[in-house]
Amino acid sequence: MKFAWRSTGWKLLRIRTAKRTRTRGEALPPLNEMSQEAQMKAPAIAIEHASPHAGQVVTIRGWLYNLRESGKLLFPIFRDGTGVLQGVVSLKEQPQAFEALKGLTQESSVIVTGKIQTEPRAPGGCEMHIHAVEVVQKVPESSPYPIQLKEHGVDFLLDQRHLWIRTPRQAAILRIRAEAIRAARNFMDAQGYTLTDAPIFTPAACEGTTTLFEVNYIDDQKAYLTQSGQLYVEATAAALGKVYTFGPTFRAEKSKTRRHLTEFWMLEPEAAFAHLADMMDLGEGLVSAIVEGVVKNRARELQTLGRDISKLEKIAAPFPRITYDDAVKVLQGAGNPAKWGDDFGGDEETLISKEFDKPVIIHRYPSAMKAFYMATDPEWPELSLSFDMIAPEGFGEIIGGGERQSDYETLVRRIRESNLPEEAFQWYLDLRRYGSAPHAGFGLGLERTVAWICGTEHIREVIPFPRMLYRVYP
RNA sequence: UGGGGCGUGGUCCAAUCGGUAGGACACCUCACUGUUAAUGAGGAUGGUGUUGGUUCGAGUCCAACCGCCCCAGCCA
Repeated sequence: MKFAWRSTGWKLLRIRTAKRTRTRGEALPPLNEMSQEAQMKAPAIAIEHASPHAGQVVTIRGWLYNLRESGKLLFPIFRDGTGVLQGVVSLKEQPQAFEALKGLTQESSVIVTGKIQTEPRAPGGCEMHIHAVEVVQKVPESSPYPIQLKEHGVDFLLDQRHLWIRTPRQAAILRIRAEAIRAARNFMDAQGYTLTDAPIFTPAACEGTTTLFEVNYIDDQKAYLTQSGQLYVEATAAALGKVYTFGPTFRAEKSKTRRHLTEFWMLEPEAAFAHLADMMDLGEGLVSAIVEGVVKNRARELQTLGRDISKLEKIAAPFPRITYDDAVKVLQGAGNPAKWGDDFGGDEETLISKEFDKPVIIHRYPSAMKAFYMATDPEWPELSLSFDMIAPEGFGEIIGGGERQSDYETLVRRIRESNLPEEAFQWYLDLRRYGSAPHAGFGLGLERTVAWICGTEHIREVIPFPRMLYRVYP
């Protein structure tokens, strides 16, 4: 199979080469049959695994990241998505490979074969002595690759997001995101939670109605993009016990801060017969597992980002916990004008999280500032059995959750008070009609968590294609 | 939505008091056998967000609009 794919590749290549030569009127580059044979024998490897192959002839398939010239020596740098590798080729020793690479444009796709050698002068400690080069597609000089190895503005880079993700920094972030997801799911599965997917089309809001994306469903019926899988995961929790959902959620919030996207991913656990304390335990275990997984398996990427890993290594349960009531006192003691009953903004969160080098859990917020489905604290009825987790270093709230209202009458009253369409919530009220039980859960914002772990200033870098207020391209 | 800031070649930036719109990168050519976003020399392309106003003269001053960035509210 592999061989067949490669020979098709060769055919394509010859056709392209011939075509280009005709139109551009250049001399046909001599085909190096020996090199092709050598290439087909050399194992294709990923750049991240290059150094153990020192002394061996291997093939790399990727793109030309940069090309430095020094007389009759060329120093191309290749990237293949797993890393970058410097090559070296001299005119004297490998004239055909030299000619193929000389003047080659940035991001042209190539298949190169050569010997890996340790080399202290090369970035990364090893380099490839190139024997053969096949240019799969040359980026035309008339329209060069738009992203340079220089500084660019944010707006330009976001317009070029489909290309921007090729840069080593962005690729490292996306790989860390993937590791965070894997670590999170492994942890949840190991805790006995079952993944149950929530729908994306929903009949009604579960957060505020002002941030709903309305869509035209079939036959002019109205539907909305989900703001949270929470309500559905409450239903599956009553069916399966311990469950979680992981998927995209949508909020048409008119907020243009570095912590907001209109489309973001949430992991939302829910457990029947669980209480607030269980979820605080689960939340700190989950976040610890995510950080641990990234530090363990993506240390190289964190290094690419220049992230201070020692800060991440300190992240392990238990996390500091503070009640809302005490948090207000802490703020007031620090001279902040916060009053009991105020919600905390970014400044307040930063102030509290600065006291610790781990995420902080703030619990038992006043009910008035939480969603209609939150349970009230029997010991202090003005409070809800809710909690938020604030990331360190000012990255904001990464978890929000708590115990749910399990009483039918109270829930109906709160739906009415929130001006929500009662008829759309009948299925949800059924959960309180048929075997209602205490249950609790939370939502973890993936992008905020990854932004904190990566240390990126803006959340838009940690999702492949960010959707923000006024940006849906590319 | 409110407050603040910014719009100049493909990109990143200069332009003094309102007085000839410039250079760096990118692209091309040449030189260079160890480059590290290579360097040096040369070449071609290409620009003041839009509309109106003030003025002998506007990138610069004024107004409106458009776009972007940051902060706040809200949230994950």
